[in-house]
Amino acid sequence: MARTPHLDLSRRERQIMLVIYERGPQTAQEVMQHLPDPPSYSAVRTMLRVLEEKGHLSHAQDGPRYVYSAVQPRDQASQGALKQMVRTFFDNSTEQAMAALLDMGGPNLTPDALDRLEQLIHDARQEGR
Amino acid sequence: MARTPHLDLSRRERQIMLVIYERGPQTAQEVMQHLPDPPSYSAVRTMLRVLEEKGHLSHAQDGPRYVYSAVQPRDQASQGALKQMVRTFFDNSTEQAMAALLDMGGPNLTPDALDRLEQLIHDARQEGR
DNA sequence: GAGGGGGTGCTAATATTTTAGCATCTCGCA
DNA sequence: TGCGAGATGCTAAAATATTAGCACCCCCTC
Repeated sequence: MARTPHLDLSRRERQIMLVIYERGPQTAQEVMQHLPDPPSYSAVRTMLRVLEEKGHLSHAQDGPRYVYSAVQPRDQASQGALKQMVRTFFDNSTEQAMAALLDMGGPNLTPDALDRLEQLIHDARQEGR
Repeated sequence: MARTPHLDLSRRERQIMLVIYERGPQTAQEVMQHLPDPPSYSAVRTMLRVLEEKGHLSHAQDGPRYVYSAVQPRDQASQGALKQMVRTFFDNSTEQAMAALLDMGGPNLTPDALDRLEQLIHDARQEGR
């Protein structure tokens, strides 16, 4: 029920969930390879099983192995995380958060991307009417 | 050294850091009151001490009590967190992240805020030249 | 000047997380 | 058929996080 499961997860659990959200459904092997300070294969598998028990992951059989994926859809999870972030670091101000993002990623944004963003803002204004 | 201390913190440590970033420098009492499932006062104080040992917090004396504050400035921390978030949930696309933010917080944005954002985008475009 | 409130330091116990090991199963193939 | 690679289930041990308790100290006030 928690909007931000982040807060309830242990360190490794969190690291694993992030890896899975970042890279999509994966096997234990893959997850292990993308964890910081990777523990043993066995340890990773245990964590995956625990996360599944807790309802954060589910697995599908792919031939001989398990492929784990997040139960909560990515966009839902990201929304919770964004909300958390806006509250924690930007005084609940979406505007501030957007400004920070722009400031950070600005140079990497293509002119086209900037166009699209402007359009979105334009649309938002319409809705606000 | 870690950009995202998030990943190295235990559950309670993380909760505490978030409370402090959200509400600014605080005493143990205050922190406790804002933790989910607050443990004893004593437990909170211990965690604060540990976080200080690890270099995440520092304390100043305010009369008879300690006031803890984050060592890493808020904007630095938020930047790290944003980066992490963009990578994890938005395929490293700042544009996608901004769109999601807008989608989420759009209705709460005042026309003025939208104006300012448009201006920022405008500025970003100039720089990109 | 004795007692109480509210803070701190330190330490021990408990709970949880995190790790690794071992037995077993399945599949492909020599 | 029998062997080896690579997967899983289960369990125990180790490490770490989390909690609480106790002793002390300072200050205020009765």
